Amino acid sequence: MNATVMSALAEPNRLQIVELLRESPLTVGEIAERLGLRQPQASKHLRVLSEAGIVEVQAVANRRIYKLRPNPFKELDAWLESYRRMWEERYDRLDEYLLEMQSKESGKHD
Amino acid sequence: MNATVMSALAEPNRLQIVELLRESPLTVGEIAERLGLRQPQASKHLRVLSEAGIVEVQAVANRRIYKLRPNPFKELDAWLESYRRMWEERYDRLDEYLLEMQSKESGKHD
DNA sequence: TATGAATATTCCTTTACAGGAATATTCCGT
DNA sequence: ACGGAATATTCCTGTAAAGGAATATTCATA
Repeated sequence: MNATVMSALAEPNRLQIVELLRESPLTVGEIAERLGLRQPQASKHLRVLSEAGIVEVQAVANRRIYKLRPNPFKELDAWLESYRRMWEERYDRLDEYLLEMQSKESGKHD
Repeated sequence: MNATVMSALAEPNRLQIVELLRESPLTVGEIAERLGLRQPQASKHLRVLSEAGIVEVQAVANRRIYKLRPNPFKELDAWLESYRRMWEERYDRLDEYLLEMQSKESGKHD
């Protein structure tokens, strides 16, 4: 998994922007308005999201329409795949680990 | 989605810790060793992960065994669900949005 | 071409956070 | 009870990043 994507989503306003864009593509002004942000901050956050590949722009005259890109979400999903067995199996390997540790332990003073 | 979880995973070392714990529960010392971290930094990162609910501890004598908790991952998966149609449908609603904007536009000088 | 709307960028300040070093704490074995 | 191992905590410092305010840029239209 990419820490850059996580980092971009770690900021609450940016996370909200993403959740907003889930509904529909939006203009900078609309995003700022709906989230109660000032326009420059909205632009800055969108820049970060854009550089993380989470969002892409389409210029229409004066305005910039931002929309989500599927890739990071696909990747996140793929990443989660390796964790899925964690809750699908009830087996968490802790007992296994403890036994293993114990056996190393028993050979320590020889 | 919880920004705290994202924030915890945004730090590269912490992300690596999580990926390490995916294999098996581990001791602080083992984590530090495998990732080339100093013990205090490992402890601090584990604290953050713990407060985010990503990880839980089990004390065994001197040692603390850390393991992943399924919940945050379940939640992440559930959160992703709302984005899944984004790449499952090829339809991104941008054209829709443009038409909508255009119709608002046409009624602007009256 | 001058004007205003939409957006991006810059500069500044404040704050959060990561790493380093040192120290405190807890536990086992002797 | 003492010494050492494993872990947690504290203090300090540097740095990155977020918000505010101001300004630059770009575009459509009169």
